Amino acid sequence: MLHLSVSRRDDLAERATDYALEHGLIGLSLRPLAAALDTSDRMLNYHFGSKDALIATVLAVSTERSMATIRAMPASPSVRQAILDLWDTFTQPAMARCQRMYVEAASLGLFGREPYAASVRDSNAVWLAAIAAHLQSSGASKAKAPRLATLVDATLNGLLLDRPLDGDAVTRRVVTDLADALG
Amino acid sequence: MLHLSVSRRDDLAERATDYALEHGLIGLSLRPLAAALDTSDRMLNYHFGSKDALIATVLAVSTERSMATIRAMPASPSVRQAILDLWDTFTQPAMARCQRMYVEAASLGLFGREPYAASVRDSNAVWLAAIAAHLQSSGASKAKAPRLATLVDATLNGLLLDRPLDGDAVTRRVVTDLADALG
DNA sequence: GGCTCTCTGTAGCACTCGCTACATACTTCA
DNA sequence: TGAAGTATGTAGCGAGTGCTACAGAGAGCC
Repeated sequence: MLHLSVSRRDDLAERATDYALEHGLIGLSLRPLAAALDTSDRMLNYHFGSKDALIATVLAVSTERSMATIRAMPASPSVRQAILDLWDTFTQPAMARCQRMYVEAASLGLFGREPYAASVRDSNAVWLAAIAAHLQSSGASKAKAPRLATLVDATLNGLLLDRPLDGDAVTRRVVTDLADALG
Repeated sequence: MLHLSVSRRDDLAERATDYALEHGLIGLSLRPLAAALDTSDRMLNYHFGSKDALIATVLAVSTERSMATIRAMPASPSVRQAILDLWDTFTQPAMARCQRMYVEAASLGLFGREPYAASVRDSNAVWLAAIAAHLQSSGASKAKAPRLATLVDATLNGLLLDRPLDGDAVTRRVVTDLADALG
């Protein structure tokens, strides 16, 4: 078969990630996924080896997308503004989908379920480092940035869970409270 | 059959909740659950009607346990201390299990999956009200308590996700940062 | 005794799951 | 040309899923 510029596997990985971001990881089954990707479960197993490996790949792709989005953020003029900017970034549709899938995986990881726990373990450190870097570039001290990153990331992810229940306006005001307290 | 003081259904509900708190809701299937409860899937369907109804019941029982724990907390001497006390309560093993199951359900709810979304919607408001009541009894103003409750609850739940990754000590220090900033 | 209602066990249906054995193309390289 | 490697389609296995039809046991009531 002629080789495209992207390998078939990479192409499937990207599109499988799109599908998982939309439908979630949890009920994900190979046959419907394959149908949506115009291929067969046979092919997914061929290219990825197993469903668990596919899921690990999907989580890695999603994390990489999130990281790229964070890294692309320009420095904010203050820590207070950085928190608000992070929230705006988190709530962009593409990013919010990545975050909710991350939370889904992390909550499964709490029960020790694989491959979720391992994937979450892998991405946690680099992810917090990216948040810390943004906070630091926005004026946070090098010493405080890591803990601040943990705090802000935890809060924003928690609020993403509440957002559909409490409404965008209320949730955003809570973020402002956080920014005022920490900035 | 002779009637016990607790109905068979309530007894099963309590023990099914214990099982779900341990193993998670997601992979939950009736046969292993029934085996652990010394009954049969047939009986679970008889008493609860369907798996979805059973899950809704389990979530309700778990929420009720959490609420009872929060309501049993004595008022803290300050908002700062209240946040620390809430964290200590959240990290008690029994409570942490309830919270991680709630996060599991909430993350599924983000994808619109039932019966999780409906259960989370039901418990969210009363839960936040309980947190707000504790904060208020610890000195928070009546006006600020609700938003403060949303903020604190989101953060503590987010940190519960990080705790196995970052360690108890680090996570607790982050909670202290939050308490210092908000207290 | 019979009748009803609650509860339980057996067996099985119809379905989906992840995964694989097998055969088959097509490309590439010797 | 032939061997090797990559990619794909067909069919199906074995296990597990939620759920249910059916029969029966035991208690309470008339």
